[in-house]
Amino acid sequence: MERESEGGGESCVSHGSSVKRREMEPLRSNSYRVLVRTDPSDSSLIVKDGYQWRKYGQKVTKDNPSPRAYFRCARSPDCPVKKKVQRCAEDKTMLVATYEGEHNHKPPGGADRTSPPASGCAAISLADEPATSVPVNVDLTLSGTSRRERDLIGASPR
DNA sequence: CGAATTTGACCTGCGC
DNA sequence: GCGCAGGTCAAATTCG
Repeated sequence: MERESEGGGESCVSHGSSVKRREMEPLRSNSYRVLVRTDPSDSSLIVKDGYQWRKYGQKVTKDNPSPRAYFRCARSPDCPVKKKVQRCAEDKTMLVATYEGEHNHKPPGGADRTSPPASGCAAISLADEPATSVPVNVDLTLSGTSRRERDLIGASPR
């Protein structure tokens, strides 16, 4: 891969710098992070992982100047899965999706995956390992589906 | 008309 | 005990 696979990727997941707040989450057993490679022109925080997510919040953290988006499973209200999507501070072309919990249902797309992202995902990363591991770059091709996406990508700002 | 997304405000937890 | 940051909820707005 390119350089993002190592240096960039590492910096993306763990900022072992001056930040001493909650920059390092313990990551529960059900939590895992996924790096999604997107297009630089794609400014949306939508990660197509085969599931349907509903955005319920967005916040800007000190770690990353980019806003972090919070998603919940929109398919089942009983699904305890939560997803946090944040753009990489080093490489704005990559999105770091943090999944917490596992789905109580199968992906609507028909995929067979139960926890890791489906829809032709290349790989996942960091299940419960130290942040020193090199994450895998997932090459998810974002298919413009959300209404906001069109807006964000660069259509008519209404 | 219904569903989804966006933005702001509020609440909780942790660190100093 | 106070302050800061992160996370969540609710109301409003817009698009299909």
